[in-house]
Amino acid sequence: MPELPEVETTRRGIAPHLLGQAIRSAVVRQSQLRWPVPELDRLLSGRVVKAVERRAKYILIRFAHGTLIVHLGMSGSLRVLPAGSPVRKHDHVDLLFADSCLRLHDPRRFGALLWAESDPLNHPRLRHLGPEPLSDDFDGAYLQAAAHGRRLPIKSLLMDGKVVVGVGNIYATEALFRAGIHPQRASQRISGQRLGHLANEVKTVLTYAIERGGTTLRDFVSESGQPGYFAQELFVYGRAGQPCKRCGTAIRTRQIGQRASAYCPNCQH
DNA sequence: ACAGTAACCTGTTTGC
DNA sequence: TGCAAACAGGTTACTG
Repeated sequence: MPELPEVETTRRGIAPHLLGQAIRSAVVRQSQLRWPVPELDRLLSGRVVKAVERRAKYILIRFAHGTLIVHLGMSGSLRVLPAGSPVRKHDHVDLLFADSCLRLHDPRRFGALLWAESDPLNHPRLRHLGPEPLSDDFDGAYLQAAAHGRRLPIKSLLMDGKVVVGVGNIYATEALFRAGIHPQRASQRISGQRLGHLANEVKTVLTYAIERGGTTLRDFVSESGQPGYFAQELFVYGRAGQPCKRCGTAIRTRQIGQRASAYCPNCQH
């Protein structure tokens, strides 16, 4: 899926179209996503959107009587379209407003729609999540405490949502390059100073990617259908075999925690 | 508690 | 050219 910058780009894009608007009806064409989709038409008809927020990679669409929690999985996208736009394959869910439509498209169906009657942050799927990477709760001292005694590769630690949310394969890969840390290094064998550097690079790369509207990926388009512009600025992700932009050494990849992990064997230790 | 792996599902790319 | 294998942004659940 979209990682945090793509989710935040989506949230910012759809929010102004939804705020204060009443839902006329909802259509569920495919209810088998990651978990069964709730009966949205019954839950949402006539209800007004009060806020559109984000926690981790979940988008929270708040109403007076509860919150619709949206996760885009690996291949999901949310777009605001004119009412009556033709339905494509994998257009699973529509929320219909007076003259527009919020549409969930998700070929792989790893996405999810959940309903929370009370505080969505207490929903079982959100309750145990770690801090937001761009908050003050995530810093070098926090990362040092999280890494203490852990033999797990640092890349896997960064991608563990109980440690910190929103850091997926692309941005974990990029932050580790920028911090000069080998993705497979055991977490406990990295100095506090280097972990501090890493925490800062996570913030930097995510902040910059959000400014640029996310990374261009095969299936990702923002709510307006425009691709992001971060892809051309990636240092190592997706660049296996190509020269390192810093030293010229060929970028390598290896599997870490079942995910392809690109790194520069000269710049990262 | 921790670390590693399989699983969910479909589309696209790669390799023979 | 054709077909099958490998691979893709994420997260949960199971194993030892």
